Amino acid sequence: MSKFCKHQRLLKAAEYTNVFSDPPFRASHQYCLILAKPNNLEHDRLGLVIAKKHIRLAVDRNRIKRLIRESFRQQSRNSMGIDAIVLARKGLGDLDNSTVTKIVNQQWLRIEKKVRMSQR
RNA sequence: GGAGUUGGCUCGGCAAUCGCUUGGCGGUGCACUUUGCGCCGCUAAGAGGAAAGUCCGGGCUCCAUAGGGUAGGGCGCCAGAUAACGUCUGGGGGAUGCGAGUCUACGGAAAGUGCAGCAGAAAAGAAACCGCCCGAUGAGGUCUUUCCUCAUUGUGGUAAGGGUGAAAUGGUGCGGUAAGAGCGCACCGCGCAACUGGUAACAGUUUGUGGCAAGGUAAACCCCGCUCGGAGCAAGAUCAAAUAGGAAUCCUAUUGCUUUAAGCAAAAGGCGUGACCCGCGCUGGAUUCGGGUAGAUUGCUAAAGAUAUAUGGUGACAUGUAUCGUAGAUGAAUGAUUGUCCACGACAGAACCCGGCUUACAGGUUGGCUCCUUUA
Repeated sequence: MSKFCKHQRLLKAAEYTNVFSDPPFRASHQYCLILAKPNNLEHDRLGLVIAKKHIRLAVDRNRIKRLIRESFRQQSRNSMGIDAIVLARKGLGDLDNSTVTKIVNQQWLRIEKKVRMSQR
């Protein structure tokens, strides 16, 4: 099983704006949006944008973050070398754990497919 | 047993696998001067009663001078607790409940100003709509004066009765009167003073006194008393790329002008653009100081601390002794999956730290007290 260390996260505002400006890969869903960009590193990196506007309670925000991180950790065995940002949309906080995990896993697969296509 | 009331405690448990943050110990890689930055393993710890709202109070920090006054804000029965409070404890008054209890923004309306819809005659130094009484005039009844009835009228009297209202200038009774009225008296109520009890708020089967003057509203202005400097950990401190404009020292070059120093002017040179030239743009050089942005470190958890116990106090609490050492993230840790048990898990996530208040909330557990019923 993979770990999830500090260098596997986006830590600085500059890194976030880098991904936000012209991301080549995106996967959109009713409840979330994933943006991704190659980072020229061996490993992937994850950033989260969970707006208070979309998920009101701090408890729900924490829960969603943990679920997304867990999902990222489990799928990062096959590394692609990208920086990914997951944005939560309205209503994600109302879903239960298994549904959220399912949705996020699906989106990872779509991103992975797009990245593999472009690398060919 | 039922109904109620009021405190305390608790916030799914267990197991397996995989992870996260911080501390400790050990090993190891890189740079290597202390040491710093990583990696691996073991081990310990890791959200709440409200972490929430940000409504009060305090510590801490900086700005600052805050002493006095004004303005403005806050508080407001009394006494105490406390670092402090708008909190808490005990007591008093009022409201409410059979009761245990619960609620209470509870200073001043005989300093001034203001306000009061609708209804009502009248809403504040009173007022006469109906009614009652009196006088005058007219009509009728009656044999006539008297008396009775009705109508009109009065710079008339009257606050007993009716009706309005949340509220109408004490209540009941007797006397009194043309009718009435604290007009007089008795009792009740009220004000003031004394006395007694209490630290006080306040209380009284106490005494004296006043015929009663003083309607409501101060979460209306206001008055009185007490009290308050401002901003906040994105506070602040340290290190520090970049950049703007600075300071000091040292070094240096061609020509012209002026007496050296040095200054001024021009050219050359240098830098950028570019393969190079022309051209164009900028322009003494170096070092140090200073500056402080991004970023990093710190502030950052040992604290008005927790538990136990003794003593003092009705109590909030205080003092002593013993033991413990209890989250510290920063794009932000405390989780996921599976199994299993049951009551099937509510409200909800630390962000400098404490004391409170308020709001949200499924349950479980336990103590005190009250009322009803049954049995003895």
